[in-house]
Amino acid sequence: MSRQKELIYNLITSTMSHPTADWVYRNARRKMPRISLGTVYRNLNTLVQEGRILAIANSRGPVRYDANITRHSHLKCIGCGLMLDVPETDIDFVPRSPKTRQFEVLEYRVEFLCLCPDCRAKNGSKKQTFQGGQNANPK
Amino acid sequence: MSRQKELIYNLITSTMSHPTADWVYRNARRKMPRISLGTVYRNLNTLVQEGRILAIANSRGPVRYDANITRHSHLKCIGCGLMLDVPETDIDFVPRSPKTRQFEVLEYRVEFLCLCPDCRAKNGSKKQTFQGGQNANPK
DNA sequence: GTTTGTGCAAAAGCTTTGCACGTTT
DNA sequence: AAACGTGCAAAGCTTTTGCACAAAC
Repeated sequence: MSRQKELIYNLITSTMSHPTADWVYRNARRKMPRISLGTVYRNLNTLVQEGRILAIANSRGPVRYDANITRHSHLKCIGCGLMLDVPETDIDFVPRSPKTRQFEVLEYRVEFLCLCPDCRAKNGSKKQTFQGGQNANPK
Repeated sequence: MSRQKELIYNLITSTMSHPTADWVYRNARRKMPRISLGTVYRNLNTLVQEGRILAIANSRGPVRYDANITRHSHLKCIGCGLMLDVPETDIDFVPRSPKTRQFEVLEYRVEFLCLCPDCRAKNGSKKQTFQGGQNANPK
């Protein structure tokens, strides 16, 4: 594990904000000013392959990373993109379907689409498509 | 609804393969050779905003679209990317989580990560990261 | 004739990669 | 010196956008 990789891994474990590669890059440069974006991406990919972090896709914007590799689900605000972890133990059900029995299901993840208190206050009942926002691009 | 938009919408409803923008473009050109990729993207985005189709993100590769806008979940093969719909009525559970109660949960979607029969045969028990594959890029 | 959408091409955003060099063993 | 990872820059892929023109109302 190179110094760069260790720094990248530590940065991801230090936050619960599901950061982007760019966030990791910007924060890594504070401690290691000459680190390159390519190195960040390369190490993020190997960390994912090694199963040490998770990659989370969004239909809009960059991939986010998550150091929480315990089985868990996500609560996602469709207003601002805020994403919270929901531990498997906090979900009191096991989803199962006839179809899943024909396959070898390894794992399930639930995505709870919601409005966080802030967005509920701002937008009232107005439903809107997720377009990114403050928490969507952590500084 | 322009002729282009109607064609694009019809193409998406015609398949269960959760196609990409590029697939829609290639198939649209068969009927309308001068349609542009920009038009395809513009119309896909407006169809999503209108709630007539869904956009599905993947951590690798382009966004896929889904004309099934009933509440449903997905069964996703981590070997080849094959994605099947699982209707809400096929899932037997009652979701309830302490954390979700603080928020206004509008909807939930379950992602079942699995190995399809083909990939199970090919790869045996060898776990692998999703890297795309045949069904990942519908022709 | 005004509004709206299109085709085209350029640009933007995100990610990967080739290469020469530096590190580690 | 062999194996590996890095910084840099270029390239790649996906998506968006500015603009002049066409279509629809």
